[in-house]
Amino acid sequence: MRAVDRAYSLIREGILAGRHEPGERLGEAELAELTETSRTPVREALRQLEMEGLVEVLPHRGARVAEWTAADLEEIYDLRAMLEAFAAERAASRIEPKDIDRMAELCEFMEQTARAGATQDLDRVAELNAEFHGLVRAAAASTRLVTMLNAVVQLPLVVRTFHRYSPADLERSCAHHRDLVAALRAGDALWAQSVMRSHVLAAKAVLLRATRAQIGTDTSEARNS
Amino acid sequence: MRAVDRAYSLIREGILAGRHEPGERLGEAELAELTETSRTPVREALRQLEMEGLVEVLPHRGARVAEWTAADLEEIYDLRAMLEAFAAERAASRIEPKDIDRMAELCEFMEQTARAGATQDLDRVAELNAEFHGLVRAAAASTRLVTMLNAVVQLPLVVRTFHRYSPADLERSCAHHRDLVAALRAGDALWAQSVMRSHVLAAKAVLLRATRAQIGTDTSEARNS
DNA sequence: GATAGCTAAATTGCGTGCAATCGATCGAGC
DNA sequence: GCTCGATCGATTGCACGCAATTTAGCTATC
Repeated sequence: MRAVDRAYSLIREGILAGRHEPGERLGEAELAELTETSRTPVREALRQLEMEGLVEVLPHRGARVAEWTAADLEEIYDLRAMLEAFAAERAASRIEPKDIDRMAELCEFMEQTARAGATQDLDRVAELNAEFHGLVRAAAASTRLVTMLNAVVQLPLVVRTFHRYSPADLERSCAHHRDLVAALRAGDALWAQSVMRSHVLAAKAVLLRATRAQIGTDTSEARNS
Repeated sequence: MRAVDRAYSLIREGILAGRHEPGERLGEAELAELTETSRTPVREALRQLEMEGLVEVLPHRGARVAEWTAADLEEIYDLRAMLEAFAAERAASRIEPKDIDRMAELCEFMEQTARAGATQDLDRVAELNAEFHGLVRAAAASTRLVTMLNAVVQLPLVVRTFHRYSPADLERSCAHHRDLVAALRAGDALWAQSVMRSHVLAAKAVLLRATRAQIGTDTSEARNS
């Protein structure tokens, strides 16, 4: 495997997993040591991550992990709602029955894994959810669309979003998934598009509620300190 | 100015202007000479262009200018229709009167410059058109959206698109622009969104008609040779 | 005590050299 | 004559080193 790819993946993963916090400085030498390569591949990886919007590079000043404001988040979710809806619309006329079956199966698994109790595993739910949405995107058969979606989905705050869901939120999310499966099985593009849009906008509402609460505690903490 | 930026701009410009044809091989040494730098900044620039989708780089095999099929073009214009519509929707509630005035002014200029005759200048029309659409995007106030739009607008085939327009097409395009100005002045997001979507889908129809004709001649030429 | 200027350390920008890999040409075997 | 394999040339991948720039710390002056 090429050193550039290794560096790119490792740094990216580190940001998404929250190992590098937003605003954190990313020194080239430091990253070179972390990825066990030299600065050359690290610099190329940083350029890619810059185009992806995950890091910010200032001339002669180095790279930092990008930061997102509440306004950014709202903007991002609106974009995502539109893009995912478009993907669902295209998928409706292209997806194959076996993929719909798999999506239905994923619904089952998610409902089991999301149910409150000892067997609940939100990280597993996130994985299943990723596969579910991945199938829709794959069926949309548009590489550019997938690229764009990655830019608004693969963000630190979005990736770990299920931990902010209440039991009712989770249940609702699963219900949306069921609706989407039905819409796709019917081959109804308008229906699929509408369900997907609602689904993402519901997720936006949950996230904004959660972050507003967080910001609330943050500011109070700031006042206390 | 940094060598990376110079290399990036030059290569990008070269592709958009058609100086590098789709599918053409882009050797690092060759580009280094062209941009008057070394291979290091060229490699970084190529990584950026790869993320943008303008070039394709294969490991150990170098970079090529990306190629677009008719299916890609259709996909790209559908994406663009959605993204530009979304931008117009957001712009409707954010754009300032002076920018709307400027857009109206640009409509005037475009109508004059597009009119058939000795004063017609399609490159100038393209410039004015770019500024017109740029104002909408700027008013949308979403950096991510702008990035995504660039990915589907800044393509060789799209940039020089006005040369494929018939006088009737040009007239219709200008009429759409007038409609959009009216919608924005009314602050009507739904209207603005609808006009913009129609506008882009009309452009798509023109381009597909033109390229289908072109492909027709291309294949006949291929048969003859 | 605050600010402006200066110096030095750290970091980025980029050119260069060498090893690894790919493709093309040539030759051997069927 | 055709296919398969090997060698050579060309190109990419990567590490390293030096120059350029920034920033932090220090000193001197107001």
